[in-house]
Amino acid sequence: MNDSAHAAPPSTLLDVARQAGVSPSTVSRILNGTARVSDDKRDAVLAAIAHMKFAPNQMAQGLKKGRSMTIGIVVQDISSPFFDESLRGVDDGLKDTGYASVIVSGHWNAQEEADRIRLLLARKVDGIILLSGRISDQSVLDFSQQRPIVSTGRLLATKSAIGFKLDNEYGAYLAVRHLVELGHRRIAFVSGPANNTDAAERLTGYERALREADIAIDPKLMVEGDFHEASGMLAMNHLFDTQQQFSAVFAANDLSAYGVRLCLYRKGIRVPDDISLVGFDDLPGSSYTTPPLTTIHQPLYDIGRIATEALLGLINGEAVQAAIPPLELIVRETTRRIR
Amino acid sequence: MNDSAHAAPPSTLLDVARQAGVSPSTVSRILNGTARVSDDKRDAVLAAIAHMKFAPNQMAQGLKKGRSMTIGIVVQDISSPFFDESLRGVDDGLKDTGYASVIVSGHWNAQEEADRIRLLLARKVDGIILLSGRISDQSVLDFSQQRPIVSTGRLLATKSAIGFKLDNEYGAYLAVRHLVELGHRRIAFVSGPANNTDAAERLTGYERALREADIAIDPKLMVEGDFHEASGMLAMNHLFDTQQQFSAVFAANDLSAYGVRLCLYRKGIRVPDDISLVGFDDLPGSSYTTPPLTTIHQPLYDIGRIATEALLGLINGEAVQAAIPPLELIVRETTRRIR
DNA sequence: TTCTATCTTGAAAACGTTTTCACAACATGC
DNA sequence: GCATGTTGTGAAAACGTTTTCAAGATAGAA
Repeated sequence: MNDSAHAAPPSTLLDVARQAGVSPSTVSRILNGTARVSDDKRDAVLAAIAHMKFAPNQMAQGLKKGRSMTIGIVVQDISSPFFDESLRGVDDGLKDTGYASVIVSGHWNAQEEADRIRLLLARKVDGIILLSGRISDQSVLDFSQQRPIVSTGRLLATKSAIGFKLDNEYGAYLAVRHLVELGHRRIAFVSGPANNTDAAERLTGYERALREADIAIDPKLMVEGDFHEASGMLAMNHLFDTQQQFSAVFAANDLSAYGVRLCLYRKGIRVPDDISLVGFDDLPGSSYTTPPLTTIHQPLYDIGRIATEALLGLINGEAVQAAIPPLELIVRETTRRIR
Repeated sequence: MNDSAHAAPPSTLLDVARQAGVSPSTVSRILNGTARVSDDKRDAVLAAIAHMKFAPNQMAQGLKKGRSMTIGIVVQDISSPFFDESLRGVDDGLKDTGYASVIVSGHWNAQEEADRIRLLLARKVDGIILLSGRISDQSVLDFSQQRPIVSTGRLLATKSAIGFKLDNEYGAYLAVRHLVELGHRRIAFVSGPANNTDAAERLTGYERALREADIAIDPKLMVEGDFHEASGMLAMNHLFDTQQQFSAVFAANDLSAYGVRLCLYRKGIRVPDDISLVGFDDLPGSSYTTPPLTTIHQPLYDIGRIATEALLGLINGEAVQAAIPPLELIVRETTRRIR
């Protein structure tokens, strides 16, 4: 047990003022550059600050200024690569702004999500970024009365709330059209959870691409997953158990595509030689799967980054609008022309 | 543009007191359960709180109590599955404690890491969890004078700083011994960055296992990577370019194992039939690679969870010690007896 | 020289809580 | 009847800043 001396109570602005022989006001002014002070006092204060290793207490500052220099981020799953990539965008967007972020998870649950937002609000965050929220638009609007919010997955544009969404329908359409162009006609679909709007939109895109190619939609080829690896595996097993015939599968997200990939491997079915596979998301890992996954690229990093910049704008009372790059098909090595 | 009415300024404890016809002290007492109050006043206050949707300002609370109910987490890469898994443990550990966490990234850089810690300290976090930090033990000790710190990757045990580390050497030893037991004698090693202590320890474990099996250590079989996928690929390519013979490869972490897996796939070399592969970390994705990766399981989630519980203990002045489960070998499908 | 404008500075109030202190009001023991 | 505890409550100080206000000093204009 290293019994280091008891921690010295952190020095306050008042300590600095005393040591430098000036008033607290002067110290504050130097810190904030909010007024001119004579060079000698400035030097004395700076010296005292350095000597005492003074750093202003952000809680006191926040209380007084009404700004916490903290923003809240609501994700749904803190350890999903999907959110992490956006978080990285947020992190970069916050760099050198003096803002820090507190990240909370709604765990895909509207109730919990609302609770978390209230928690952030009580903490006086200066703004909130809501990623893939489940709460209603109206709730977002209500919360935005207190602090600006930028949300993904919905369209919003008020003075204090902006929202943007990706065109999931189009992305799915792109994926399936790619398969169709490769000559596939029996295309299985591992969907996302039915109650998820992104999932529903991707389903619509799948159907549109099929319809456009005059391919009948076969419900037996569509099985519901939950966006996780295991569900992709299960879905595949179900398809085989019920003896479906197909030459390609479109998984509603990359994670479930990983699951179908594994199931195929287990059955000794080659990808893409026997069956083509396309995912959705383009997670960082998807260029290193075996083989690298053809998928729809979501600009996850940009989403985080752009949301952050938009929020900072909102906080500063600017009129902002967020434009994000479109979805695009990334053709890698899990799809090939049907033999 | 939905021009919603201007946000009402959030109500304060004073507002509640006025509306309920009591003093602020009384409201505070009810909120904190710090003294008995008569039922009629309590009811009035509760009603006022509900009516005004009052929530105490945490900055004011924090300033007064000297507790921010926030802890700081320092990771090195906010979007690496390695850290995310531990973050999930932290998140769960914080559940229902009233604590929130602000997560910052040191980006594997000691200088930046120290800056981030200072930032957290200025924010008056109640404690800090340092995951895979690069700063010196002495720095940790210094910072811990201000707030308790629990750190991974180092051994520490003071009143305000505790640290624990995984036995990387042993983990690597386990991995290589597994390969040896399977009959492999030419075992390549894709290491981590030379300046990383974890990486160095894993190297030592690799060497010990070899030595113990009377296998000569061949430097030509060892190539330095950087813990990322691409470096695994590069390392493999280098091995092939220089015509090395080997029947197995041990990658210093799962990410680089993914890279070597891809390189092998590209060359048409089968895993595990032609070459066996083992990783280190057991990332969540590793049970869904093709084929599922044999690897050393790091209790990433538990690390986060245990660190959190330890920190909470430290904050409450308890004498804590953290024990984490040992590393273990997870045999999946990338290793097989040499033919 | 005197008057006014400009600049630097400090005193004090404020942000929204918690907590100490004191004081009524009431019940209890003799 | 008085001394003694208890209990519920409010006034006011405090946490560490920022900011308004006013005043003293200095400089410029007349």
